[in-house]
Amino acid sequence: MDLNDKQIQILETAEKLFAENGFDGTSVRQISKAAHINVAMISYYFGSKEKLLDTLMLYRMSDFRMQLESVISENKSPIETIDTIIALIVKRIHKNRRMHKIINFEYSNGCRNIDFDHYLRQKKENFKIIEAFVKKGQNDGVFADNINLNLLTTTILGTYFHFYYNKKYYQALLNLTDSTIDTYVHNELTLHIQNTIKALLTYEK
Amino acid sequence: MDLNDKQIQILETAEKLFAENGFDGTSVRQISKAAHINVAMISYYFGSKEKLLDTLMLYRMSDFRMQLESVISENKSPIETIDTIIALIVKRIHKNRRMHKIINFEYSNGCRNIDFDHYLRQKKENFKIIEAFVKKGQNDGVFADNINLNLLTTTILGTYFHFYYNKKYYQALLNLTDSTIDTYVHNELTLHIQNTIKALLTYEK
DNA sequence: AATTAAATTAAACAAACGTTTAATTTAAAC
DNA sequence: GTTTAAATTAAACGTTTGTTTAATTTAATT
Repeated sequence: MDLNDKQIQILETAEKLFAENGFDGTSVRQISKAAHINVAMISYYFGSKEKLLDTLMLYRMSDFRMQLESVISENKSPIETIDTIIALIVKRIHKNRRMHKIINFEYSNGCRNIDFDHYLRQKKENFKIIEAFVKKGQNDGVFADNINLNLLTTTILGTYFHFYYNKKYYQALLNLTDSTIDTYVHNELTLHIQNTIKALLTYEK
Repeated sequence: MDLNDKQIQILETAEKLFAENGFDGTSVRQISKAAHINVAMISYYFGSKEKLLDTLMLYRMSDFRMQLESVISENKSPIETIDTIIALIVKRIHKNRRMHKIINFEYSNGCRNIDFDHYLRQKKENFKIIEAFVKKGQNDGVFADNINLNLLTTTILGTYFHFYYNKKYYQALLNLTDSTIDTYVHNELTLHIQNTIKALLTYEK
């Protein structure tokens, strides 16, 4: 995948608009106008509006798995590692939040002609790594046994995304500006998710 | 708000299609076809496609606050009450999941001409009730103090919605059919959220 | 300087969009 | 049975949609 500057400019403009207005809510003319290019360039470079989205997904996917494995292999205490993993996850999805929003929406709408294989494969790989780590902690007696492993990441990602989707609501509630919300995410929100998951992992009912 | 049978039929058809394909991804002709009515009936009854969505939101909103207050006033143990509240929330949003999905996406897309006042007011009222309940538990020494109250409901709703938005993924992972997924939501998923929140509320770092 | 391929453009395309119109049918009131 | 208002229809409205065309400009190669 080698993309020139103009292609990247189109991709990032499209990402912003798709996340703001949805895929169907964004027209190719909007994209071309915002990216200061001619409408035909989209078909010329990517083939179609849908293939543009395919390319965007590939463009944003990369080396998350390696980062995850690196954190685990450092062999700190399980609790410390959990903290680091969660901070890493939040940092990653927050950075790529726009693309994740598009994926969430388009993936839950069965019918589109978009290729989610790459996304799903990566999702499953990441899950397996975290699953193995937690199971090891359970065997060592550090983590509780009565945990639904499949839903652990659901809570991590779900908390973040629900916050992000209701950004406007929380901004009003917490008196956050567009510039302070990032620090809130990396401090309070991350801390809340860390506490939640650590509590769950060490909770014996 | 008095709606005749035909109007309700249109609303429920539209709800299904909006949740499946998004608001912009659904055309009035699709709705009219699926609801077996003429296209013009949508403008005739609701004025426009956007006003149809306004009406749908009002139609689905109702007496959740009363149910919540009723559960709390029963004065069971705080832990028992938390379990009941969470089961109630999951039951409600799962029942109205389609409308909530529409709201989530349309609300996070700033620019549409839809009236979210009713929705936001209800959301804030519900939050205040739960906040008061948890604070009382903290004063009584049952719940931990270091809890970000604003993010408590975020985790509850976020976990549910992330599961729902990635339904296809979890269906494959957990070998669930369309008919068994409802029982999974009301059993395993509810249990997971209950355990998570109870763990967090009683977790001292 | 001439050649060639890539990049860029304005214009046109057919199809689909939400909405309106004007005519017709249905059903209730008198 | 006639009148009247509501319900329903097919057709047309003007836009906007994603994509393609064919002509032109740009920039590198020979």
